Amino acid sequence: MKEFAKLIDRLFYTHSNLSKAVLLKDYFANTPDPDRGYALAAIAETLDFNFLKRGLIKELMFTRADPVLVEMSYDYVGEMSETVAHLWTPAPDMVRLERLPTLAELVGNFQAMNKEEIRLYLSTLLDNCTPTERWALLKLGTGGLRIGVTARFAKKVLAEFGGRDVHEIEEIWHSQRPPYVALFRWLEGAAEKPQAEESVNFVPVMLSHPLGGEKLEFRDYAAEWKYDGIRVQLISNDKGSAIFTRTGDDISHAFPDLLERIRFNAVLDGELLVRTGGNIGSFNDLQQRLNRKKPDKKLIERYPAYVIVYDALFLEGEDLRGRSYTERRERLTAWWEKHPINHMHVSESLEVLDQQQLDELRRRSNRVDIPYIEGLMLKRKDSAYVSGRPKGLWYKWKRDPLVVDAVMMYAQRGHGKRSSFYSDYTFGCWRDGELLPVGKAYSGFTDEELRKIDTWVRNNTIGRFGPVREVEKTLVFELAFDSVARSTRHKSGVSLRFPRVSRIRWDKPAGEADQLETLEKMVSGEG
DNA sequence: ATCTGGGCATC
DNA sequence: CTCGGAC
DNA sequence: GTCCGAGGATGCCCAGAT
Repeated sequence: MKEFAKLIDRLFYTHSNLSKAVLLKDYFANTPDPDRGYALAAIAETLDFNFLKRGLIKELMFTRADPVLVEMSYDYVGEMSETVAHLWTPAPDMVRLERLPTLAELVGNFQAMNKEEIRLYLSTLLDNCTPTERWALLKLGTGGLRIGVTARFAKKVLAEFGGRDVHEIEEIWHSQRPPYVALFRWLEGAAEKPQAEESVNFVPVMLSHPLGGEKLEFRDYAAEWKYDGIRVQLISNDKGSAIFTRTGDDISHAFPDLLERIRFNAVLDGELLVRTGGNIGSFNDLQQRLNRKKPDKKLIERYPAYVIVYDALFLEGEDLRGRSYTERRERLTAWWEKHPINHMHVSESLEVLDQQQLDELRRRSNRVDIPYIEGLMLKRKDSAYVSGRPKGLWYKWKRDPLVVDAVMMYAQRGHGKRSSFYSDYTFGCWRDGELLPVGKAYSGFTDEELRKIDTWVRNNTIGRFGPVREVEKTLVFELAFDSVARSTRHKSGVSLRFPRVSRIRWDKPAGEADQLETLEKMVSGEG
C-alpha cells in the first residue's frame, strides 16, 4: 500500500488529465498482481473497501489527541481522513511493522478480522504510516476516494495502457472482478481477451442529456413519456436471468415477482415502477420496494413490480445496438407480440409531426396529477444504442420546475472545498405567523453569491447550536424544485424534490415569502 | 425488544 | 437527481 | 462538451444504545 498511497497522493495533487494518465499507467506497469487490480478496484469503486467506520476512526483519534482539538480541526478541515492524517501521533509503545502490508494483504486482513482486531490493527497501521499513507489508508477504508479520478477515466487509461479502444474495455468490464488479473494479462498481450465470469452480464446503458436551450429539429426525434421510476436492464438467456440498475447493480433479489417472469432470450431496457391499487404508483411507492434484501409476500402484493420496456439491446442472441432507434423499436414490438409478459408493456412511441403536437405533449407532461410521468424523452430516430451519454441522441425534457419563496432559517458550514463557508441552508415557509422548515438547498448560485451569503450569515447570526447558526428571518430565496411530497421528516409535513436556489431575493421582505399552504396545494397526485 | 444515527442506493 | 466551475 | 464535486429527499439495513 506504500506505492498505492504515493499514487493517490500524486493523483490528488495533479490536475492535468494527461499527467494523471501517465501516473496511472506507470503504476499499472510497475505494480505486480494482484495489487494493481485492487488499486483499480479502489479507484473504480468496484470493491467494498469500507471496512472502517467513521466512528471507529474518531474514537481512535480521541486516544491520541484532545477530543476538542479533534472536533475543531475536523470542523476546519471538513474531511475526516485529512484531519486524522495530520493529527495522529504514534503511541510511545507502538508496535513497529517491518513493512506496510500490500493492498491484497490489507483487504485479506480486514476481511478476516472482527471488530476488536480491526481496532488494534488499524492503530498499529496508523502508527506505522506517514501522514500521506494514513490519509490514503483512511480514504481507502472508508470508501469514496474523491481524488479526481473516476471509473470512466480509469477505463480510458486502461485502454491506452493496453493499446485498446475504450469500448472494448467497457464491453467486458462488467464481466470482470477484482483484482482483474485476467484483464491485465490481456492488456499486456500475455493472454486472450477474458471471457465472462458470470452467466448474465450487465451491458452499459445509454443515457440522456437534459434538454437545454438547443433548438431541435423535432421531426428527427421520437417522443416517449419519461416515467418516474428507476432504470432497469432485464437480461435473460439460457444461462440465467437478472435485473440490473443503470449502474450495473444486480437487484434481482429484491424483485422476485419480476424475476420469475423474465424467461426469454433478450436484453431489454426499461423503467421499473410499482403498481398500487391497480394504478401505477409514485416514486415514493416504488421506494418501499427498493434496497430490500428480501421483500415479504404482503409487500409484493401491495406494490407489485411493473416494467415499461422501451428498448431492446439484444433479441434472440442478436446484438441490435448498432441498429437505429426506429429499427430497434420495430424489432422490439414485433418480438413482443410473440412474447408478451404480464405486468409489463412496451412504451408508446409518440409521433411529433408539428409544434402543436409537441406543445400538447408538453402540457400533458406538466400535469401534476399524473405523478408517475415526470416529463418527456426525445430520442433521435436514426440513433444507435450508444453506451454512456452521447451528445445529440437522447434528451430528457423534464416538466417545468415549480417555485416558492422561502426564508432562510439556519445555516451550516459545508465540506471539502466549501468547508470555510456557510453553504448549507435550511428554508422555511409561513403558517399562522410561524416559519416551518420545508427543506435545505445549496446549489443554483455562483461562488461569488456564496461569499455574499456567507458574510450575511456571519453578520446576522442570532443563535448557535453546535455547528448550526440560526439567522435573522429576513432573507428570502426563490427555490425551484421538481415536485412536493408529504414528509414525516420535516416539521412542515412536506418535502421538496431536487430543491435548488433559483434567485436570491435581497429585495423581498420576509413577510411576503410564501405560505406553507401554497406548497401543500402542490403535493403530487393530490391535484 | 425497540429506537436512533450513519451508510448507501435510488432519483 | 441538481447545479456551477474547471479544463 | 465533458467531467467533477458540492449538494438535496427518501427508505432500507446495520450497529449500537436504551
